Amino acid sequence: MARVTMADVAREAGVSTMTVSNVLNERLPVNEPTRARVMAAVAALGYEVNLTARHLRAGRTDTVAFIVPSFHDYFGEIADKIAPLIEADGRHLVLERTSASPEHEMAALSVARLQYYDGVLLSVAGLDRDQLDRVRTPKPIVLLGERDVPDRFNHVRLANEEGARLATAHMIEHGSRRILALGCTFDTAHMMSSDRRAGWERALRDAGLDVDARHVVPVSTYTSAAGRDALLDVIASGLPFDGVFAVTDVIALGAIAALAESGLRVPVDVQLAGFDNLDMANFVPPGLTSVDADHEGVAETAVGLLRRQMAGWTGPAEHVVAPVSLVVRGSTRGGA
Amino acid sequence: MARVTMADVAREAGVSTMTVSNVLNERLPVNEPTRARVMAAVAALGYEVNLTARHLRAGRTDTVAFIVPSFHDYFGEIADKIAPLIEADGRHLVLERTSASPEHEMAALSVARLQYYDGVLLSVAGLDRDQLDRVRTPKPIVLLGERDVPDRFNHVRLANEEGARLATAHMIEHGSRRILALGCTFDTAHMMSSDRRAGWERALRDAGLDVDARHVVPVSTYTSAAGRDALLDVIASGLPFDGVFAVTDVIALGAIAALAESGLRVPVDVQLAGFDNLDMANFVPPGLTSVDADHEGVAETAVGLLRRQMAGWTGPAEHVVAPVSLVVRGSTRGGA
DNA sequence: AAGCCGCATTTTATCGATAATATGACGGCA
DNA sequence: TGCCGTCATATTATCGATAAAATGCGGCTT
Repeated sequence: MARVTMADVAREAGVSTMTVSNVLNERLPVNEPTRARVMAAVAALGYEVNLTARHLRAGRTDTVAFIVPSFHDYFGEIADKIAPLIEADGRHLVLERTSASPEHEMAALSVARLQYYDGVLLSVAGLDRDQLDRVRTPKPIVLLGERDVPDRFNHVRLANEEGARLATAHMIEHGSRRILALGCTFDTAHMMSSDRRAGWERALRDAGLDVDARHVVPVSTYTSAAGRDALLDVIASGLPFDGVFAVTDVIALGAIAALAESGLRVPVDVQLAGFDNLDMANFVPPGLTSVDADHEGVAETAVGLLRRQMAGWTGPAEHVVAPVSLVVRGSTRGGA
Repeated sequence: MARVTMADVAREAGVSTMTVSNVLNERLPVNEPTRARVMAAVAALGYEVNLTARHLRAGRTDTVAFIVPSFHDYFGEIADKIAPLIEADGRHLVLERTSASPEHEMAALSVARLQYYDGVLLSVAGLDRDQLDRVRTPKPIVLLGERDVPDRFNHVRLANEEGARLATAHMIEHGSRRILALGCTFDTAHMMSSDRRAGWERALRDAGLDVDARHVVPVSTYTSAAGRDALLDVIASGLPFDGVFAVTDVIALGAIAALAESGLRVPVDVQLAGFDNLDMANFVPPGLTSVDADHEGVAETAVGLLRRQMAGWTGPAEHVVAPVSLVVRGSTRGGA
């Protein structure tokens, strides 16, 4: 089971290892008869290059990492969009996960691990600005996600506030007056949900409605189960409401379950809108109105920024806010 | 930006590189004063080990790959179960995807790429038995998935036929007589859907019902959209049915959409059951009855087999069939 | 006092490839 | 005939770490 090395191929073909290397990498020209002998030896021995050795010497892995909090849902969908873009450049995408804990995220960012990659896309979930500021890596890196990040990093995030405003305004326009912000929070440390709360709030103010703090309903985790439980608690408390803006589609799905269990009809009794426009939003009856985060566009932007850095660009970092739009479906009254 | 190497640390601490290595890896004992100087130098210079160099020399990466057809849904959920098990051994999990095409899968399996990992979990989607037989890798590897594989590979798959039988029998028991097999096929090359069709068929025969080939409804891809379209076609054709066994939950979700659009009530007019018991099955009203594939158990079994190989075991490969069970929810009439 | 042992540390060789440089053969030209 | 340039191929040095063997030194035995 001893691995076949370039030296074995060289011996078999009666040439030096450099000639083998030159044949395989087409760096220096090699005469046709020699090349043929080398190729024959490669085939006969079943030689394959040792990528680790190449990396150590040549400093290139042709591999890009996408580091995510979890492999689930949103990140899985984004990753499937990113992969073909990376592969189009002849590189390879791998996913790592951080469990959304700051320690894991720091570990994934340790310079040691980053060395395996030519570039890194990092979906920031657990790290705050100060922690990120401590990350000193010479590798090309692009951050994704709804946190505040140091200026020196390239960063792509969504128009969170605008998305939430759109969704909420749409429900107001179609008659809702007491709209819950499910999964939102006043805690500014968690930017995604506080930005989205801000958008919800702005829509209410724009419409001249007042903002009731009881309508901001936090969740324990960003899961459907937590969303359902939180909404069931609200229903049990008797607090009246006629609309729900869920901070993500995953939480909106939990809300759908809670409303169905409680006999509240969507959209007749309660309108509902989510955020992310996951694939399932199309199919869960009556169709989930959702803010479309344009995964495809986010993926292209992020990969574009990364590609530029990998090509040697060293200009100032960019901070892109990806536009959002509202996809209206049956869970709100504007739908067909 | 020149990287700090072990030699830099050694110079700073006034020792040899081997002493630095011994301090960091705790291989040979080092006197306390020396160790302290080394640690101080490491901290002062911000040294981090070069994992590529370590790999080349020591032949170990402490990394395991899970190679999947896509990052979506089922695979994302499984991966989230596998990751902690790998991490428990002090190793690291990364995901690669193959796009379910045989070429990509072969590329991911090329010995070259496998060298990056200490072990590989491969979810077989595109490769048939012959192609797999050509894969000659010295690395520990465990296959997952519903295909037929060569004996020499460790393999974990689900009790597909039994799961389909359970789901179908359950719907028969609660009154369905014409049950579609949505996403199933007679094509034996695709073992997952033909095995599940066999289970559906057996349940029908066990109940003394006859098997109507028109009830086997193929889908173009394993997506919700394809499931919905296929079922809408059936409905439009006028073929009567009162139950749907969907080959996966993702397809079942498409079926839910199609039924809702067509004004058919679940479970009153049509009962519906899926396969995989994805998280969303809990939340989509009225709750999706589904065959639970025991992700947790599958993950543990697969990682156990892999761990054994990585520890040096060379005994015969095992072929494990993971048991399944039916989780009854509101989409069938046995539910609460 | 010579010899031996255990311990801490250093030296040497190596993993497998490749960049940079060197060699050598051959043809052209004066 | 002798010198030079060109092209193909070979040598050498190196990437950064680590396994294995070597060194050196104080203490203990007899």
